[in-house]
Amino acid sequence: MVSKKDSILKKAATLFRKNGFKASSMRELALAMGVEAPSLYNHIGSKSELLQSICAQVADAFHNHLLEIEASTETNVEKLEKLVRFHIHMMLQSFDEVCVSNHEWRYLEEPHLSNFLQQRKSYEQRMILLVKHGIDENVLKDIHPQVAVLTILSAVRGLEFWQRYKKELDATVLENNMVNHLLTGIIK
Amino acid sequence: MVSKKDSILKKAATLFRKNGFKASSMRELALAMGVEAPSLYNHIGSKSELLQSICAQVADAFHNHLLEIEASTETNVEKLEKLVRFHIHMMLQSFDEVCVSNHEWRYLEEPHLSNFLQQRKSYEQRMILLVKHGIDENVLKDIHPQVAVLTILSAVRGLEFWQRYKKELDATVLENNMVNHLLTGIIK
DNA sequence: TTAAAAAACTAATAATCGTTAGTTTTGCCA
DNA sequence: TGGCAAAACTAACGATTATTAGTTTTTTAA
Repeated sequence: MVSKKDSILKKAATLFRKNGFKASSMRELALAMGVEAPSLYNHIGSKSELLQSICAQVADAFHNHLLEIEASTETNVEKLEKLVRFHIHMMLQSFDEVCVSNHEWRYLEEPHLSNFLQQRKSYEQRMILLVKHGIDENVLKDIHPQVAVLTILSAVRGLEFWQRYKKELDATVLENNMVNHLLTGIIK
Repeated sequence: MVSKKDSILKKAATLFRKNGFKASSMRELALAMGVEAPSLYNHIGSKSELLQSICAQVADAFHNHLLEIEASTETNVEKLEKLVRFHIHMMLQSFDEVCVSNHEWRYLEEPHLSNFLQQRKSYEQRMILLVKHGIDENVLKDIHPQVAVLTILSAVRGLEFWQRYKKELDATVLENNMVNHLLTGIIK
């Protein structure tokens, strides 16, 4: 059974994605819940607590998946590929939450802002390590690991625009094409 | 000589990038200008007019460059490469403005919002055409053009994060690595 | 059925927002 | 130097914000 708090969180994620955190009012959120604004406070602490919950939930999901990947015995290229595919899956099943986390994190209050940034930095650093190992094993080109990770993460982040093409663009086609592009390029 | 309006626009771009459009107040902008808030209105029409000017300026720059590219006699791959490099240069010389245009466009008022979205769509469509021609000429792999353009545009969009590494990461290195990554991949 | 707890409501708070009105100061040109 | 326009100022407007207080309704459990 889904708690009232959880359904508020879901509606908040949708609202924050559509209008942005600052431009979303508690009255709008209440309207979406079919309730008056002050009633929300029987279930939640504050507006910024909503944002914090959403961002933390997304960050935890990515963090846990990275732990799984690191513990596996796959090759580093396979690990990178799994990572990209996971980003795509997350965007599919938690679209609103991932978008909010990507765009609205700057409105987090301390200490959650610092926590979030540190988690993100750690995630990047560990992805860079994967790329470095791939280079050492001579399976990746002699590229700049930092730039490669920046490129990959930015590309998958852009999946948010994919909903614009949702009807014309199959998810599996998108996934496979993007993975191939980011790993093997597009030039023949 | 730079007009007062232009210097307000520049400060506004910096403020909007740092705090977001909705979270930026005219009083903050006035403070940055060393003036009281109502004084701004001797030079500008409204807050949303500032956003509109910034977004239009960026959109025009990209549009004009695309026209140049299309008129040139280079190969389609060269054109794609030039496009990527131009995005990087724009991010270098108009960092605040490009970031604001990328993030805050949704707060544009009609009819500017519709104009902006249509311009962006047109830009994407014409980039897709470049990719299609590359495929027809058998110089690009048999990829999904829409996904390739989405991947490329998203990746260059992510250059905004690059300022975090500005000290440790040379611009030319970044540019060449990203271009190679997006065109030829990273796997050996 | 009744008491207690949960969750809704109305009313109102203080703060902040973009912007306007009206006035004073500043800077330039004849 | 006098006059005019540009641009600054103060004060204030109405609207909207997140949130609190206090009260009433609804649900739960014994």
